[in-house]
Amino acid sequence: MNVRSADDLTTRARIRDAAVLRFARSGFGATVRTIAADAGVSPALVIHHFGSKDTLHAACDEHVLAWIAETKRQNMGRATSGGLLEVLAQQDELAPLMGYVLRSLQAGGSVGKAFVEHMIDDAEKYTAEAVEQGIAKPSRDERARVRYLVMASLGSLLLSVTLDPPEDPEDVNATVRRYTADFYLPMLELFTEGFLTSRRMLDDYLLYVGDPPSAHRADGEEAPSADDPAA
Amino acid sequence: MNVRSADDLTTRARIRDAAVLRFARSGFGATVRTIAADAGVSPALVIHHFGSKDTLHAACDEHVLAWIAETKRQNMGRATSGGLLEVLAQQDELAPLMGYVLRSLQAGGSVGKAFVEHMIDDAEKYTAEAVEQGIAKPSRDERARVRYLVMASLGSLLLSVTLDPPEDPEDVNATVRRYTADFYLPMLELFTEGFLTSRRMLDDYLLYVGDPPSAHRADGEEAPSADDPAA
DNA sequence: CCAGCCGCTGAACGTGTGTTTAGGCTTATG
DNA sequence: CATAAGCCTAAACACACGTTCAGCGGCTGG
Repeated sequence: MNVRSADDLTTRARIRDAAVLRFARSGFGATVRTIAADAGVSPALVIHHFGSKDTLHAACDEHVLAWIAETKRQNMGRATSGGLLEVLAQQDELAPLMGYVLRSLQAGGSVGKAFVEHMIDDAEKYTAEAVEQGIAKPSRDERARVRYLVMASLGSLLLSVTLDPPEDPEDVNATVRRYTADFYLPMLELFTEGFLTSRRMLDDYLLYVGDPPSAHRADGEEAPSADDPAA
Repeated sequence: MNVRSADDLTTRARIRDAAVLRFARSGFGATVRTIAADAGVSPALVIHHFGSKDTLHAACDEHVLAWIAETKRQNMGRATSGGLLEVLAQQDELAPLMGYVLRSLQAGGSVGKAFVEHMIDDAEKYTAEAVEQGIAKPSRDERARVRYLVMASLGSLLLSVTLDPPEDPEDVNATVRRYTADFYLPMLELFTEGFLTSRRMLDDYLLYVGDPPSAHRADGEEAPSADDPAA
């Protein structure tokens, strides 16, 4: 009998790791042949171990997801909403996996989705603490704010990577660093000073929609008729 | 002689339009055969008119780019940084083209790049006006702020679309509407009230980097030395 | 020492792709 | 009416892909 699920130090694991790396580097359109070459095996062996390319993809997803959970557990509390990304990409060894996450975000894969949800959950917790400690201002809709902040951070990072990808696709590190260098000041500025001088737009909008603290899922219907919120 | 470049009301134009629509709907991996079927012609004719799929793609890019320029010219001044997207997606006829832009953003194509640059340029102008009129607060680095705001807006929208795409891929309208409904309040809140209660993080950062108004490309100068008013 | 098994491979298959080729149909022109 | 030219198509080609298949080789158990 050989190892099957628990501890794989085997060729199967080597193939999976090569696939993660290759997917991160070249996207999910990467060829089975390429992955096999990376792992130093024949294409047939890849299929023999995983059954199909889709199954391999799923295995990679699962693996990266597990890695995310692990990293989260280790760095509990060290990362803040905005800082998590840097923590993740800081260690060079973890950079490829971060690249994989970005690819999944780009492709709308399950890993990307789960990653966003994780980040939102974490950020919600940290933000609540920050509000409690008087560091952050309270929001009319904490969940919505956190969702927005995470989506904006992740989205702008993703867009940066997509629009001018690093020469060495493996070096997500450099990209995140550049992203931080470019956007940290305006982000901080916006976070401490805001952007608008008057409250008019906000008050008008609140008046218009009726100021509900939350119009999200998880509570029944009667959403404030989302016809044309902009005017 | 037939028309070649100036006025195409011809089959060639029909193919191009079908391609734009299909690319927007299914991404740039869409088949030549599918595009041909959409246009009601044979696959061979597509190649006959455009030479190759890549050339067709380029023609679509060019066409959409021209459309963007046109729309910009028509809606000069009506759109603000945040509102431009809605203006673009508002008209149902333009929605497909907006979908094309999103696809190009997702794939890192030239149209996406150009679109972002256009939006940044516009936003910079509108922001400058807003600052001048006292509506918006001035920034330590206007260009960086505008870049950040545009990247965050576009990125979060792109991420929204990618993570849970609309059932009908053609209906970018609905997506943008949902995006607005979800994020308008937290965005407005952040823009008017900020997020942090104290200036410490910002001041610390400014102290750390030496408070240059701009450490970007395009100026090789050094910033007015690091004695900043904050402390 | 032998038998059997298991990891593994080279070569092939089937499919879907972009593209090419040869020719048909319609239309304008002498 | 005959001829030539353009728009267009069916069929095929070349290639890359995921996947299958038959079999090799070294290891282990008896």
